[in-house]
Amino acid sequence: MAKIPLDPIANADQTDVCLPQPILLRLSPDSARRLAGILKAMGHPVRLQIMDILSRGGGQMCVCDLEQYFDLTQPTISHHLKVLRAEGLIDAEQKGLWIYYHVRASALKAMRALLLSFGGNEDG
Amino acid sequence: MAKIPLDPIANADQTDVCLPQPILLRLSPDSARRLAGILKAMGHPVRLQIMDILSRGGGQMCVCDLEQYFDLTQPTISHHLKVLRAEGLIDAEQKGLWIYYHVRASALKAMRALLLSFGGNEDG
DNA sequence: GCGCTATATTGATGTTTATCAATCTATTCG
DNA sequence: CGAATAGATTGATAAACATCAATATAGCGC
Repeated sequence: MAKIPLDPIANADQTDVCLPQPILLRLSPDSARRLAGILKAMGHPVRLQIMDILSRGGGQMCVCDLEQYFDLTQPTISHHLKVLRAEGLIDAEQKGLWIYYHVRASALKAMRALLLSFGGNEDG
Repeated sequence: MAKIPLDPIANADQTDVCLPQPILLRLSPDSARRLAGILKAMGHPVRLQIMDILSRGGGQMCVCDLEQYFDLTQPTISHHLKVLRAEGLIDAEQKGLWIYYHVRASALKAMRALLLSFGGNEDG
């Protein structure tokens, strides 16, 4: 099988750019690193549950609210929040003594696009 | 904020099951573990690129084909394939001396559903 | 059976990660 | 200012992970 060429402009703004055979261009190592970072951040049960809880919390969930869901210490929860934030998956907003976290939509959109590109639209 | 209750039947077949407030049921720890496992498997640049390459390879990509894309030894590629296979993301089919790998659609569908539940459908 | 080839497994090593206890920072309230 | 509280940071430790070299397995052709 022929080697699929690398897409050198995978992350560039491709509006109106017409490539000869876009389907044969694979993910660049840079894009792979970025997207893998996002997946890795979500790839921990606690962090995935944090994402889930935040997504249902209406943007009004502080760290002390999160703590009650897990059998973990506060620094550990704080660490997981930091990992998610570093990958741009969540955002924080301080209000007085509390810090409210909420899910950022943009990273999720990139992930859905990626999964779609991998296929799996058929039934079953 | 009130604590969001846990969904005890998150993985059951929910066809026609009518829950009072489904939006307030969070991911069960079991579902979180399973889905996090899938995300974690994809959360490595090499494995993500393998998924990408396989998804474009039309199901006719053997390990020796994959090797040329990476600066890694054959056992390392083999290891990553094993990780992806263990999580049900890819499948293998032996034909003579070669083993052909292809992406499994079902795991990807579960992931897309999860990401949709986290929100991020708006523009921007 | 024998050599060749494709892939998997094992074992070792260095790196990263998850977690906690202890401590620090910053904000509110008196 | 001082006490209380929410959350972050640091440092330590054990577990998990990525990688390679070496070796094993298994199918093919002679």
